[in-house]
This record gives sequence, C-alpha cells and structure tokens, in this order.
Amino acid sequence: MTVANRKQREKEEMRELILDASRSIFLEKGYHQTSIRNIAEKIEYSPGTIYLYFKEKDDIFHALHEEGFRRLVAQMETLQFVSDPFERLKAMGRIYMDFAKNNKDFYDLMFIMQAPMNMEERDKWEMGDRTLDHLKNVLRDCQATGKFKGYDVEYLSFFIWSSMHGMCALYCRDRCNAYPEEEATTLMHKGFEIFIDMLDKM
Amino acid sequence: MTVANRKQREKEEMRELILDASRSIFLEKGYHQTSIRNIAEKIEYSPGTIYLYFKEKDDIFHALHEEGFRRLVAQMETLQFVSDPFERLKAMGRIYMDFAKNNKDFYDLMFIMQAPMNMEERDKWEMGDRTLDHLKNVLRDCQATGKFKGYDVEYLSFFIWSSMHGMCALYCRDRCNAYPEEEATTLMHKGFEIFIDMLDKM
DNA sequence: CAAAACTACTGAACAGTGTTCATTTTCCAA
DNA sequence: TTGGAAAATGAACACTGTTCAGTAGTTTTG
Repeated sequence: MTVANRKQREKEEMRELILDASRSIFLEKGYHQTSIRNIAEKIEYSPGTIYLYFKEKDDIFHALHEEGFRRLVAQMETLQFVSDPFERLKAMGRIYMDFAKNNKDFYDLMFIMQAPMNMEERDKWEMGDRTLDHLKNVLRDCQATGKFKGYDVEYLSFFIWSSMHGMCALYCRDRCNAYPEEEATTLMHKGFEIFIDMLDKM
Repeated sequence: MTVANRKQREKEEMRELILDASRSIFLEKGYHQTSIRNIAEKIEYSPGTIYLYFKEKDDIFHALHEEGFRRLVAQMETLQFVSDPFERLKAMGRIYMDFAKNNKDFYDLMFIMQAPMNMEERDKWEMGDRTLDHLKNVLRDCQATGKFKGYDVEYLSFFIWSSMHGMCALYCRDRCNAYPEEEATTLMHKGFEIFIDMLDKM
C-alpha cells in the first residue's frame, strides 16, 4: 500500500511541477509562448512526458484557470466581515476589479480565453459557479433589505457581472487605448464609481 | 498611365480576393483554421503570394476587423431618425447587442481578439473611434436634455460601453454557460432590459 | 537471487503553423 | 524579339501539439 501511496504522491508532485513551470512561463511570456516543449525544457523532461500527466495542453490551462478561481475566492474571503449587503456588493466589485488589474493574465484565462473551456462538461466551472453563487446570495441579501426590489436575481446577477467584466475585458484586451488621453486604470476606477452610483440610485 | 492604373486595380482586386477567402474560412471554421496555406489553397495561389499583398497574417485580420466596424457603423445609420437622445441611446445599445449576436465572430475580432491589434499605431482604431465618438455625442445630447447631469462623458461612455461589451463578451466566449438554465440570448436580452431600466432611473 | 512484468520516460516522427527568399514564370516596353 | 521588371512559386526554416515504438528503471513473482 505504501508503494502505491508514494506513486500517487509522486504523480501529484509531477503534475505540480508541470503546473509551476507552465504558470511561470505563462505569466512571464504569455499564452502563446507557453508551449509543451518550453514547459518540458524548463522541468528538464522530454515533451512526451507531459502527456503522461495531462491529456492535452488545454488541460494544463484548465488547471491554471481553476487556480485563478481559487485565488479570486481567497480574495473574496474578507467579504464576510462586511455586514451591510449593499456595502458587501460594492466591496465585491472592488475585489473583482482589483483582481483583474493585479492578475491580468489569470483574469484573461478565467473569463476571456477559450482554451480552458474546451473540456468535458464535468467540473468545467465548479469554481466559477461558486463565485457566481456568492454574487447571487449577496443580491438576495440586498433584496431582503428592500434593495433591487422586483428584479430577478438570475438576470440581475448576469447584468452586474457583465458590467464589471466589460471594464475588465476591455482592460485586458487593450481596448482602453480607445481613450488615449486616459490611463486605463483611471478609466476602470471612474467607470466603477459611476456603476456604484448607478446601483445606488436603482 | 493606363497600365499603371490597371496594375493598381489588380493589386486591389487581389487583396479583395484574399480577404474574401479569409473571411469565408474565418466565418466558417474560425480563427485558428484560417491559415495562410488554407487561404492560399482557396484562392489557388501559393502561400508566398499572400505576403506580396499583406505584410503578415494579422494584417489580414486587421482588414477584416475594419470591415466589421464598417458593418457596425452601417447598422448605426438608422439612429439618425431617432430624435430623442435617450431613445437614441437605447436604440444604439440594441443595435450594438444585435450586432454581437448576429456577427459573433466579427464582434470577437473587433473587441476581444488581440490579433488585429498588433499593428503600427496608425489608423489602428480609426473606425472604433468613430463609433465611440458617436456614443459620446449621443451622451452629450442626453446631457443637453438634463439627463446624466454632472457626469464626465469620457468616463460615462466608458462605463456604458463596458456594460454592453461585458454581456457581449460573456456571450462570445461561452461564459453564459454559467447559467445552464438560461438561454444565452435570453440572458443578454434581460440583462439589457435591466441596464436600460437602470439608466432610466439615473 | 534471477526472470518476468510493469511503469516511467524518451525522442523521433507526423501533420500542421507563419514567414522568407532564391528561383522561375509572366508581362510589357523598347 | 529581346531585355528588364514585376509577379508568383515552393522549398526551407523554425516553430507548434500530439503520438507511439522503443528503452531504461523499478517492482513483483517464481
């Protein structure tokens, strides 16, 4: 049994080794430079070996994608200390946007790229679902205080997520250049302010 | 002179031929299947020939990207018949969203992909700028009627664009699957309704 | 302990990618 | 008709993801 256990653990360690290498290349040189051969070279194994631990390249990115969600969920942890529902919603938005600003590549991988989405249906979005459920719950809490009365939480959550994602996606994909006079982060900050203002008046 | 003219015209025709082939492969099989060799085969020329008309592959996608903007601007034409500024803003949003729904791949190319953005600075976004200016003008018209009082048009336009883009981007990149119970187009429609509702109360 | 079985790993091979460039073909004016 | 310019070619280069026959190392069995 102990042998099987060690094997199991070694398998896990190897996966982690591959993921570490992949993450570091991905964050340093971007998605397209993160090739199987580059990863293999970094961990000093042959390219074929990687396929003994991941079915295909996108599997690696799916794993990193999940890691991204774990990071985001971790950032959201502090929300439990914000008692007022609407304040919690605002804080949630701020955390979401800061995450995109500080983890551009992870955000891209999680919410924009197709690569990690080409998976079997199972646990495709387990982590994403958790975050979304979190948002829906905050909205329901808001509704309990009389805010957002009459709105369907499904659609309202989609709209709020979209508004935040829109700013983050324009940021990640360099469309903020459409405002050459403005700093991208300023646009996001001011955009967020307007959004909050708007939700307030709702 | 006539010979030079013809040469010029033939050059233009060849570019158009390449773009037609590229567009048809792009719309049928997606970005990654649109390879130089596939395009070359379709127009029955060798791969090298394409480089006599486009400096690099992304040049082709930049051209298609601009074509997308011309299509969108064409759709926006009808807006001139909507006299009320706020109604015009709403109509603009509807047109924008319908464009994304009906031209998913073009929308992706225009607002999400990096490919056509890797260009020299010149005329990178000439068409995009025009659309954005259009939005800003509509917002200024709204302000002239007392709506959106006190908001900076720069930031307000960014926020409004972001909200619309967010829904369209989640749609294009299959993140609407986060709502397995809902049809993606329903989400967009309902999301847009909430957005309008919100702008109304602003 | 030796042989057989199993596992981990390799790296060449396949089919594809964007891009370049010496060579050939085509065109047109003198 | 000929010579020079313009246009087109396709092989070559350096990559990509992925597969798989073969090898090396470890474990189990006789």
